[in-house]
Amino acid sequence: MPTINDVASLAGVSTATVSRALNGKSTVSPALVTRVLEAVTALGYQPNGPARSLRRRETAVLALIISDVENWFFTAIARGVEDVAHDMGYSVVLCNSDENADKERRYIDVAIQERVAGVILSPTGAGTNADVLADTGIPMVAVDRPLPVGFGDTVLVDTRQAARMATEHLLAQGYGRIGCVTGPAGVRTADDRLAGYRDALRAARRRTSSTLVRRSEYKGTRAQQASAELFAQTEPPDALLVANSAMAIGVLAAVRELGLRPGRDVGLVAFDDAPWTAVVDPPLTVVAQPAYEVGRIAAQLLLARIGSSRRAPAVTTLTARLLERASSRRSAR
Amino acid sequence: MPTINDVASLAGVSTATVSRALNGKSTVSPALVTRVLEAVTALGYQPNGPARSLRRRETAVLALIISDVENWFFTAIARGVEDVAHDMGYSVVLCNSDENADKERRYIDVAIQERVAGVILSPTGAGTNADVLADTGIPMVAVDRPLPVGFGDTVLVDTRQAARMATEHLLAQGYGRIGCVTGPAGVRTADDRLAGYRDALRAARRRTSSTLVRRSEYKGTRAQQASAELFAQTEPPDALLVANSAMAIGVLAAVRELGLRPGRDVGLVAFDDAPWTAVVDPPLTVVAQPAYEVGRIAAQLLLARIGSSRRAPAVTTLTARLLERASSRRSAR
DNA sequence: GTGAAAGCGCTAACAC
DNA sequence: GTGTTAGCGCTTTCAC
Repeated sequence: MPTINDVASLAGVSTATVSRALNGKSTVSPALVTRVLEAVTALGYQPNGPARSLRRRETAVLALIISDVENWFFTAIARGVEDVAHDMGYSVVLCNSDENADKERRYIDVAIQERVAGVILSPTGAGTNADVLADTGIPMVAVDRPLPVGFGDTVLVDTRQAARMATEHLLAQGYGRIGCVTGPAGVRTADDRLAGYRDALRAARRRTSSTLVRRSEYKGTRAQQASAELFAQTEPPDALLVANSAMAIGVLAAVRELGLRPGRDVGLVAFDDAPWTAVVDPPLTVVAQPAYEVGRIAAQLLLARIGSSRRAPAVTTLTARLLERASSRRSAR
Repeated sequence: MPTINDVASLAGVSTATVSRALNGKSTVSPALVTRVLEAVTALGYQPNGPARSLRRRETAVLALIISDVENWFFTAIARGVEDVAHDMGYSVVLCNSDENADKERRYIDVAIQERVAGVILSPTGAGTNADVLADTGIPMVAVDRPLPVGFGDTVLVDTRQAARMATEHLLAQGYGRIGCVTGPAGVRTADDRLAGYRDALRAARRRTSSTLVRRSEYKGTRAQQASAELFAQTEPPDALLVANSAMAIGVLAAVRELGLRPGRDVGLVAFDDAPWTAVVDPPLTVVAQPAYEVGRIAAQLLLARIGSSRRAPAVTTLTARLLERASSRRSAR
């Protein structure tokens, strides 16, 4: 592969001039610029990224470490991050931590070693590895879940409030025994959604019964099992708040297996407005989190910080909307 | 951030020894290894990736350039790639070309500049940029869609055969006017699925009518519009083969809007066994492509080639399975 | 406006 | 087994 030296000799100039012509930093005479550019295309020259990074002591790459590539919420965030980053000339590398602290740690190490310009992270549980990153001084912003204060900016969705709103909607529809299927203890969103659910019941002076609550991994199969248990009780729930859309698939499978029809026999609300939720029958009522917006804002904050501004870390909280569809409309009974 | 020099002086050895101790290349006395390791942890040393890449003239990074991060088929491939790559000590950076040749070109340039060890690519349309990559000699394997011969290994699914099988299934169920909603002309999978559909009709001595075929972007909204047009005709189709799962969402929306019920009023088969397809009502009959397997095999081929073997490029073709569910069972009528 | 030269942090000959 | 040293390809003073 050709180097800057090859370009320089072909163009009959020094490497310094090639570098300047290519980076538009200092001013170079138009005639030389043309010659350099011709040499570049003639040779098919592509600058060596590692060499450039080494010398400049910085890269134009952002790392986005998300906890589940197959979760629509996170891929929507990824699109938001990408769109902003590309406009600013940054590339985004997507890493899938799979809700696993070891993988997360591994990707954080890679990010540090590659000296990325910044990291956007949806931290896995409590024992996250964000401190390692913070020590390096690489700017970081957390999405979906908070980081210990001081580590960086954070972009959240007010998911507790959203869960409360969703539960209140189910109460308003006349459901009496509302259950909740949420993620593992220690995962902040899972805890918050459960808390919001309890907030609503408490405010409505309903007893919150732990027999109506199940926690499992944020996965369809686990949620299917959890909800099957819930329905197998002598006093089963008549409605369910489901904490993410992968889980919703499992819950729908369990509901179908029991011959129940959402909206008629059981009220259902799930987090995340994944495209498919609108086409199941009946359509699924969802808590629509502004995922793309979360990604955009996170990227903007990160780039601002890379641009050296030394503001104190801030928390941005966006709100979710409830999209009422037929799976929670009691009137469908 | 500490460098190898800091580690060396703290451990009281030369940088060469630190390097050797850390890379386990040549043999270093156990006592020194311990001292080096202690210094490393004391300083929180993380090797500088760009410097290492520059010197070694290689990286342990693979680029995976896919055409749609929100498409389950591609994220499943990504998991397959990742699992294999990680086992072999490689990191995977995921890039979303968005079915856009310019973005694809941009990511290929990034991959070249970063001197990645290899590239896995689902090439966008005909005018793909793979030749640029091929010129550099960076190993490459194509997934889902073929590359001009000689460019690299290719892992495909026999999607034409699968489309034929799916169409034959609809014929066997007694559907008489089977339509097809597929992707844009020039996208190989879209063309192949259409061809397979026609193969089946021809074999059954049915007329293939172009009024029953629609092409659009591989997206839900576009497919919704396309299928609405199809159904608005005086002689609408009584069944549809849909070329991917994003499109299936749009088709289901159109079908619902018309008050039709899949399986009873219209037979439906779609490509890709996305998790949600099993929980719509009625469950969607799908062509299950072995996406994860495609990813695994692609990564294995790529790593083998990075490991210098100079075999001629090969094409691996996997087969898909038809999962018959209620959306195509005429008996449900 | 252009070139010469130093050096980013690391690894791999090459000595010893 | 360990140290010395020469670059990898680039950017960036510093001269002119």
